[in-house]
Amino acid sequence: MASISVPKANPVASEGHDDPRGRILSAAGQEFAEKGFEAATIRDICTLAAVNVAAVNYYFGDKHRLYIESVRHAHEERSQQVPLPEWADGTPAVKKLRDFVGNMLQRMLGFDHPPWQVRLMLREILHPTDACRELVEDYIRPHFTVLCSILDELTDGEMSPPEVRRVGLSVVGQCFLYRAAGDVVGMLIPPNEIKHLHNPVDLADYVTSFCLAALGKHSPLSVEVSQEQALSATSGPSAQDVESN
Amino acid sequence: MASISVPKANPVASEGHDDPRGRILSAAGQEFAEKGFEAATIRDICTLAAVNVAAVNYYFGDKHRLYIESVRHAHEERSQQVPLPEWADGTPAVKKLRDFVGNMLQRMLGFDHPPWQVRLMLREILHPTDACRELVEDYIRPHFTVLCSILDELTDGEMSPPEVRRVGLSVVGQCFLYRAAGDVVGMLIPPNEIKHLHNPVDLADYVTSFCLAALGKHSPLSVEVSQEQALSATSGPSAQDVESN
DNA sequence: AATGGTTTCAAACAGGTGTTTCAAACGGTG
DNA sequence: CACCGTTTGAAACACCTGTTTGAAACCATT
Repeated sequence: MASISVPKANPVASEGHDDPRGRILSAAGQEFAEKGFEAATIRDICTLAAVNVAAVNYYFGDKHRLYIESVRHAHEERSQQVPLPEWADGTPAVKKLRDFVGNMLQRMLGFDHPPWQVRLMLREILHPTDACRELVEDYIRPHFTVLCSILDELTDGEMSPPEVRRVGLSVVGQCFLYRAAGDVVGMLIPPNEIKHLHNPVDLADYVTSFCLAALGKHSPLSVEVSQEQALSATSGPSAQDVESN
Repeated sequence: MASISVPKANPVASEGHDDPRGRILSAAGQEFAEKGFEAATIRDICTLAAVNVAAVNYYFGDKHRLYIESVRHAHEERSQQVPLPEWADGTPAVKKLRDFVGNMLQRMLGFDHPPWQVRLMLREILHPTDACRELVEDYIRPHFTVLCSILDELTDGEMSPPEVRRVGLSVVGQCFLYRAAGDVVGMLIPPNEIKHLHNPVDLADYVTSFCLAALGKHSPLSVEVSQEQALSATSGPSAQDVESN
């Protein structure tokens, strides 16, 4: 680092295929996501990015700052890939909740195999480092705030803000388990059951129903058919956007 | 490893303070839990255990097998520390559910600061290695099976086994979030709110109520007071055992 | 073509890693 | 005490890590 002039983060070539800085950032994200900070080596990252080992020092200074930038890059990229839904005024809160849960599951799990950006963020959530504060403030808190406002609207202010937050965490927790402990869930649940009941689309319906039933805004879960009908009548189609990463 | 005769795992001195193998196992568990497999060094582990670096090779062969043994040691220890509750015949399913959730939260979170055994298991859940299969079969699956049988009893067979498992995962997920993403939860929720609403005891009541309400076995969450009264009337006291690690 | 700043590259550096070695110390048994 | 398997100890080994170096290659501008 020291006396070398800071290399420009060329914004126009930032996504181009012959931009070394971007290639390093992407390669580092994948390596860090898969192996963690310590186990991922600069040499592997540079091999994957097809650049010389000295490049990471040239562009980022050292491994730690590369990691920080990787996390930032990951959540910025993921925010673009799966943006929050926008609702017209007067949209029923029930539909908003269903859309939000579907959106969150899509962002966490993806529709095919899980994106490395989320795996990297997950590592930061589990064992926070310097990059965590920014991740929470720029990415997690805004989403959580939206969820809480939906829940507040849903219950017509019957619950205090702390209680709303607690219910919000219940919603997040149900989704989070599949992202964080997905491998173990896959060992606990028969494979065909995973495809039928534990895919992003059906999970979104289920988690929404579970939450609505708990809040008394809905018939209880036990009667499966009527409740799914009741939900789909107010929430519209299940899948909204398509994964593209 | 090779031609050296396998050292005996002395079962009588296994917990004694002058048992090198036990000291290494405990030190390794803490180091692995805190730093992960790669970042934890044999030298640090041996310093913490007050043994020579060669000891780990002598007792365990290599670092990888030490890790495997550490995970096994951790979940065996934690099973003893917080055993599953035993219920007399005729115990209401509602009370069983509340006991189970309280037990799970106690095991996951502890009553003071989180035990390293659970942090180590958490790492294995998140990024499974060879040690994961045994962890799931010997530790996680038995607990999950108990939960599912409680839920089945609770709903009088109204739900199919796959649906019961899905509800079970909802229960686990709500608790799991606090263990896995506790630091981030602490950043999202005001500190005093954490103490009042997000402690193991109150969480057990809340998660149980949330689940019961969703299943229609209970008045919905919105009316806070009546539902807590209804619960405590059937489930007995909140705290059952005391943490001792 | 010559300049000067920017970017790449192979090679080397200092330090830390898991693992091994082999001799010394231990501790019960003849 | 002498014996012998078991356990400990300090030092060394080979390897890999993040980082730095200094010279070459590049490239727009003069």
